[in-house]
Amino acid sequence: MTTHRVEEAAEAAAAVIPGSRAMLGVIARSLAPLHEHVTVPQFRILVLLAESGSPMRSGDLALAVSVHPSTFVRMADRMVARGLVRRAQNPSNRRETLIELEPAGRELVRAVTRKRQRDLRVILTRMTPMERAQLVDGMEAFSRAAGSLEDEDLSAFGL
Amino acid sequence: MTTHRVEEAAEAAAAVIPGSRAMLGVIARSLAPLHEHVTVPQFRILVLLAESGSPMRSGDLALAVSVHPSTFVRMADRMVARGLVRRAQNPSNRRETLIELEPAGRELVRAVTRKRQRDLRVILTRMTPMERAQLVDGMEAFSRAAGSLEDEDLSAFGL
DNA sequence: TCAAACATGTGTCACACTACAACAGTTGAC
DNA sequence: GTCAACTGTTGTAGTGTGACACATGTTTGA
Repeated sequence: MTTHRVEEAAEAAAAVIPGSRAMLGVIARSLAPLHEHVTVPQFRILVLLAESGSPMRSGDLALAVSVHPSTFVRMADRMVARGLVRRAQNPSNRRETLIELEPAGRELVRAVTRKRQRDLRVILTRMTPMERAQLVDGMEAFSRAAGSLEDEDLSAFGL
Repeated sequence: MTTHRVEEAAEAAAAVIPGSRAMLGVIARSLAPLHEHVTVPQFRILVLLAESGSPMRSGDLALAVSVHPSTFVRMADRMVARGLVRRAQNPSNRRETLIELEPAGRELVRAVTRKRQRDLRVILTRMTPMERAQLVDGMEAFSRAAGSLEDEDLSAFGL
């Protein structure tokens, strides 16, 4: 019966909450040491640049983080001042300004990813092989069922 | 061998990433419609008040969200102006100011929780009973292995 | 060639978060 | 009853996000 299935899903949703809370904790803690260096919106930009792998246009970045181009200019100013990114004129189109990761910015993103993976690994090591297998299979199925979500918001977390 | 176990855990950590990303997506989306009404720090306060169930002292709330008492006063001002919380003098100690949830504030927290549970349920319904059972068991084990994390950061998300 | 469209930057304004110092009222202890 | 400790509030100041209107320089197409 579908009604039974729905009920079962509701129970499962409740059962999954503590675990998802723990996972969120891992993410939140990986982000914590970061607040000394950058704000969350600034980190979003660093993650976008790291994902892209190459310099991005100022306007495209503004669009990606959903802010007014003029807002982005000031954000970029601050990030340039902090040595996180660099501005460069596009040689083939001189009205465009390209934003490029500086080593410090790239390192910041990597540090967050590293810490998160490490923390996750520590927790997983404390589980039995069978529990781990269950979690992996369950999470894979969850990921499939969730399908492709909009990445806008979560890319902020560098996951 | 422990080396083998560590390797296995590292693989599992990688395998779990997409699923945790999907879960984070559920959380991020449940928070999205909220930005019209409150800021994230303000929402943290609403969550704390909802969890407590009763009015809280101004200073305690300031401590809980790790801000200077004077900072908290201004935040409370804004939240009172928006009808989210209410100030009340403690009759038994007139130097204390109690902060209390207004219906609008309570409803905001409930709306977020509701949306998150609903979205989670939708995804879980798309999984087979076996997959669901695996996920539930795996997440419970993960939660146990993670132990009690500091709740400070994640309480922001109202989970 | 020259005007329209484009891309970024500036001037200006508003608002939220944050802290520190100083102040005022309240309580509790001596 | 007085004074020190406690609690919240106000004055002041700085930073970051965000937007709108406008200016400047660049490209492109008619």
